[in-house]
Amino acid sequence: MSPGPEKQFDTDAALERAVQVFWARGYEGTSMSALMVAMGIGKKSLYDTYGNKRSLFLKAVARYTDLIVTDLRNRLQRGGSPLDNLRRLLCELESGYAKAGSQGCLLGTNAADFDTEDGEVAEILRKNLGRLEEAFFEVLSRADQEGELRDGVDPRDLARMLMCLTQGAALVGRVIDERTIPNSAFASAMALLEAP
Amino acid sequence: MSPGPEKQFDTDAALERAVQVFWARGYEGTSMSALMVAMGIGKKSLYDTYGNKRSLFLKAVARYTDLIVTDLRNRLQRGGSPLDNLRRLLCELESGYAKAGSQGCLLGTNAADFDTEDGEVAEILRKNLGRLEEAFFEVLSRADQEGELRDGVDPRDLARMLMCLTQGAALVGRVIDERTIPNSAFASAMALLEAP
DNA sequence: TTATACATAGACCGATCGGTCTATGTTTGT
DNA sequence: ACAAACATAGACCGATCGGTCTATGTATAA
Repeated sequence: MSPGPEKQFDTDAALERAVQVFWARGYEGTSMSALMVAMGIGKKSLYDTYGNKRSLFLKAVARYTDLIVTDLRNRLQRGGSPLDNLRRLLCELESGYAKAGSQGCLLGTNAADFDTEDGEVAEILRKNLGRLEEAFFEVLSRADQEGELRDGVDPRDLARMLMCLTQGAALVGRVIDERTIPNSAFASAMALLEAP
Repeated sequence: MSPGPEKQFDTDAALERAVQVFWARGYEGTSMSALMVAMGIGKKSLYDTYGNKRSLFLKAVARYTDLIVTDLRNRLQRGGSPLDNLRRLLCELESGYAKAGSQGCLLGTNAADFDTEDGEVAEILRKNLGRLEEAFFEVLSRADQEGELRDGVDPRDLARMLMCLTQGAALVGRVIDERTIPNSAFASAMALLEAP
């Protein structure tokens, strides 16, 4: 913990801008030049502060996931029953993905971008997708305890299904806009898992 | 229809090899050099026969979708009830996506790869994802007619959900292998839509 | 003052990108 | 024999890639 002089730019804010670029364009589609411009810092500062492109990307993934998992948890703990919260969340996600220019999820977009042989990145994306699944699992467990789920369905399995479904909808939303969106996929899923 | 001399290599077989490369590595991750090697033809022949990279990619997408939609339809029309066929298909898809090195679906992978501003490619991917949805819709309609579906669920909505769900599982499967696969996501979906 | 750690701009590197073009066969039909 | 349409290999193009490095300036701490 050497005190030393502090960085002369806001490293968190710059990283957040990097997140936006990777989110919009994916790893391969993002150049270091574009990152420099978006982050508002010079090439030397970029490499000195965040390492190389891959290392910067991994930092961006961590930051992105922290933000969306926190956001997800908050939205799943608003007023109303667990299933009410879930229904509302899915509805909001759906309309977000339906917007023209929707970019999907950084995790999914880059899971597609990286070579499947790249074990290190796969491991990190896997871990972070797991955090999304966990947020779904929590709310489904609460719903189960309150008897809101259909008999015989498993919260863990449902959480996995919802994680996959949201990733798929985020992906499909990249090429489908509000005129053609499968805007009842989530509602359909909700109707299925509710207790009669 | 000028008769003229025929190509001295199998243009279909070469295109099929291009499909494999785009499937494995995505658009940005695929170089023309890699395509030349995989297709076994020279650079000049490649450009003369298929145009530029983008045009070759679009041809590859069309070919890929033709193949998998045909395959999907066949697998949904085997012996047994419509829902039996669907259940079997989802089970097979699931174990395929769970295999280490599973590459997902070319459509989804490249939906993530392309900029959302690229309307032409988005339109083509959208159309071809629609063909997948249509295959699901057909079997779900048949199931509905035979009373196999839960009351009140709509085959169209379910088809959209399954299309999104399979895309998501294909994507997630790229970074999750058989040790950690959400291998009950599909079973869970099936259990939900069956009539009690 | 001096040393240190930061910042900046930008030259420079080798490699690779998508794409064009020249040169040189080779097969085919007339 | 000859022309047309194909094939090949590979030189070449400008642009961009990720990444290094030099030169210069600046704010802070001792």
